[in-house]
Amino acid sequence: MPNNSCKIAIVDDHTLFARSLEQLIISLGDFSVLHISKNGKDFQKQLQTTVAIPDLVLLDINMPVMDGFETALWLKNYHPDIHVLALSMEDDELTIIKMIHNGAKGYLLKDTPPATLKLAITEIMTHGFYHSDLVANTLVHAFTKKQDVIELDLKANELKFIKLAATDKTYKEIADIMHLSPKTIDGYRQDIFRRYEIKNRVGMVLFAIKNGLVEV
Amino acid sequence: MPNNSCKIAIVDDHTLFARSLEQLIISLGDFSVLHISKNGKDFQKQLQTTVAIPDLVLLDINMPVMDGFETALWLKNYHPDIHVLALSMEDDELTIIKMIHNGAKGYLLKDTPPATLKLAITEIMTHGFYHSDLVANTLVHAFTKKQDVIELDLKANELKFIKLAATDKTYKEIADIMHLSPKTIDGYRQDIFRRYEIKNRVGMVLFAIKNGLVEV
DNA sequence: AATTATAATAGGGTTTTTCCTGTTTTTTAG
DNA sequence: CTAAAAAACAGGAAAAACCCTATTATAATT
Repeated sequence: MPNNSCKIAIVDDHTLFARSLEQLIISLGDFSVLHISKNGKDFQKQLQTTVAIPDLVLLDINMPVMDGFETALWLKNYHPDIHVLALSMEDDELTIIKMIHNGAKGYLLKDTPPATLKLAITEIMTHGFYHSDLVANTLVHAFTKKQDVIELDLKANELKFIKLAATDKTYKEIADIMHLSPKTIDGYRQDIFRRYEIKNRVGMVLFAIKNGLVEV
Repeated sequence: MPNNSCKIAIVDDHTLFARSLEQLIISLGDFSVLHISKNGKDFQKQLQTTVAIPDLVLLDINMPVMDGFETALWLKNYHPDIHVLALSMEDDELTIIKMIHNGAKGYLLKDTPPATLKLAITEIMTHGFYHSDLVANTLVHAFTKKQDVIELDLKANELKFIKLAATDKTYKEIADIMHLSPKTIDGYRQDIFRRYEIKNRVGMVLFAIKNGLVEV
């Protein structure tokens, strides 16, 4: 006997789709649909006026007013217990990554078969996340290819200096470590600032991180 | 007819394993084993003395002298064309992530069936990478969970300040933006430095990044 | 209204960073 | 060997960052 163990909310601006999704979910058994919202803002209101908090929200991405990215991020911060399952037509890398990064526990394309939807929901409720091959491959790909560091011909010493500059050491300390005069270090700094149009040390640290020169 | 299209090198300190792996690979057809090295250093020498450069290297991780991490990193920098397929007994998250991050195009456990090995090699040679469910799941997991930001009760203004401090703006400029006196800003800074044991602005920037307060 | 707590602001001094313009030393190339 | 290039080093000064110790608003509490 279905005990409606999982309370679901739907956030999608396409009413027709949302309604049919509701029917589908109910038909899967074990799930109940608490409410349907037309966008993130709408959903926020629902959460504040209703006592019933959903366990999981089926979240569309392309919506007016407050889209899926914002909504997921907001949920992550203010309702971390509500699982987010993203539903979208987009399968491009950046979209997927952004949603996962914003806390989505799963990502399904809208043409996914019902059985997969059911599996995804069940998996998220039991194991905390469900990731299809699409998501897994996307993430792996993004993670591996990330290495396209542009050539920024730094001399060995300059590199060493930048790495140390991305640290809470003073230039004097850096000079000591590198067995060089503080004035030489200052020369490196000046060169690097000019070459890469960097304004100050914080700028240099950010530059180093962006170019994968240092780990954070 | 097998044309030995893929030239393979094996780097593993367990001679017996390496030798039998060699036999296995040859038996798979289409592959040839160029040389076997006992560790990374050994392999470096091989590369410098031989004219034959392998297309792919089966790389063990736990080795003396120069382990798989170092070797993969070195290859990534000095021989980016040589694909790395990591072979290990470890299946823990950090190990996998480090190897992938250091450029491995695939990661197999040593008890993988030969057919999978063949598939992995072929996939890497044709598509550039092969990732088993193990790797995919590990990466997805690492990527998603990464969000457990610890509570570091920052007031709204302090957060705004930190975000701006992780920028090449001066404190004076920050004060302007926030419509506050430079002295107030200096107060924020002092408080934050004391509370989180931060030494200087670079330290604060790194702190902000580590805690996901700012994107890089 | 008085008390307390918190946020904002100052004074003033030390250290570090930044900038500009050089000189000396070392390396490289002709 | 020598000219040229590059790397290391310096003086000196202004700006920014850093630090310690208050004081004044503002909001919250009793």
